[in-house]
Amino acid sequence: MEHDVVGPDYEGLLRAGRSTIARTGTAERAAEYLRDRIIDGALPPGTRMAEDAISKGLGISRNTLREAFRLLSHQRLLEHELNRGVFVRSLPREEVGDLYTLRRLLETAAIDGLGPDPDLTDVEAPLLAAERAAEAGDWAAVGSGDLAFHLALVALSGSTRAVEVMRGVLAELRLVFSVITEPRRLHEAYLPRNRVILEFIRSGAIPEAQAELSAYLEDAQRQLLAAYDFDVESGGR
Amino acid sequence: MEHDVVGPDYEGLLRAGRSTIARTGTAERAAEYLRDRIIDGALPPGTRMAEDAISKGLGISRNTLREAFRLLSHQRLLEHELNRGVFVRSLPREEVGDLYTLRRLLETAAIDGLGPDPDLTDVEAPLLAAERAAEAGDWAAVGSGDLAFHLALVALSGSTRAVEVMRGVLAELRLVFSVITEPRRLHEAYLPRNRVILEFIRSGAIPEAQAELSAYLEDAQRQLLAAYDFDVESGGR
DNA sequence: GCATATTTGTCCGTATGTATA
DNA sequence: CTATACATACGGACAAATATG
Repeated sequence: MEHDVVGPDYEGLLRAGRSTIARTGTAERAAEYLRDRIIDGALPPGTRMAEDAISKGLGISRNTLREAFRLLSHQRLLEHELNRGVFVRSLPREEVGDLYTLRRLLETAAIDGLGPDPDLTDVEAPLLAAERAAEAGDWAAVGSGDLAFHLALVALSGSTRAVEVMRGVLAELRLVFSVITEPRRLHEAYLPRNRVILEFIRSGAIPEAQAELSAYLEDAQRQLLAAYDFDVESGGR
Repeated sequence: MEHDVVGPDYEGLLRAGRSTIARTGTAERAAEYLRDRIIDGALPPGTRMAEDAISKGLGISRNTLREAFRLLSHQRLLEHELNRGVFVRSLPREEVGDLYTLRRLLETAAIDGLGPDPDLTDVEAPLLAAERAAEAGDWAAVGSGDLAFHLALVALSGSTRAVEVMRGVLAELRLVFSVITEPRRLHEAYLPRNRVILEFIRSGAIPEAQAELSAYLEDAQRQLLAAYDFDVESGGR
């Protein structure tokens, strides 16, 4: 149980937000299972999702599985090709750029109108967790904390929809993270920069925070694309 | 064919964007049909979407209809309650506020980094169309042009995902528009303000454009909520 | 290019569980 | 509490499209 030291489950925070404790149907549960498999890399981009094999494997009917596929297709984690089936989505380079453009849009705009001394507890908590996870060498938790920090930034906008959009963006990005062979360098170097951004916001230096945020995202995008090109030989599609 | 005078079909531009001319399945076609029915008010918020009746009415199977329901639920035009069925969504007041918060976020951020003298043809075209439609008294076309103008603003961000998010936001807003009894005043008064925003952008006065945009959205939200309270007595749910 | 096997798309019938009158 | 209506999930069927030899 080494995970207890690094605090709460920021992995869970990144999941699609069921507002109430809604009762969960079979299709939704299957979708969540497959979603985790995609995100943790067990089902890498390009994988064919054969209906027959998977439905037997999960012990659910084909119709129910197809429903789960639809849910994941809407989250852009699966790709549906008519009469050919569904595949784990593989993001082209340009799509990665689009995701970072949208991140820049959402994150910088979310902190735009912020007054001085805002409530930043929800923003700082995942950052602290990530910093502690880095000391413990738990790189997966570092990654989750990093993403949760940026998700919390968007939450400062006060729009639940903006948060949900951001959650979707981050889930798609995990599609890329999952094929990166060296997860450590991916997030570790950015923790101090997150700290800088947070302190800028706390002190009311919004333009400075936005500038640092933009720079952060540009650097992260560049590094990610470099690792992507290096690790991905056979680009699906 | 009076629609020809007001130019191209900006109604169509607001539709969910199929990137390629993808072959269209039965479910998607059914979804598009139902979507139009919801937006034009034939299926007002709160309407129960009984699987059996609708599948027979459209001549498709229940499984296929359920797929169409999923598509529309994801666009938040339908609401899914486990074991109870799907309903045409009715937006609570707070959700309207959330939509406008996200609009403010997207629209002001989209024009943020814009240099002087950007290419604004795609932005001006729907505005011109709306202005002409106003002269012709075609208020539905005025509304579509108004929304298409703001969608085009977001497109200036260069992110196709941002555009898609915005498209979803506008589709949801139409859910509210559809219950407003007096569509004329809803959009007509805002055309000159759109013009002002456009000219600010053209001249490179970005902060002024953002300020006017924010003011526009606040006023529009206020007016919409007032009309909403007036027209909606029996809140669905 | 052709014939065959596999897989998906669509639909049906039914059994079960859930909500509501 | 009972009865009814409906959604959920399953299994099977067949046509159509695709993949394979």
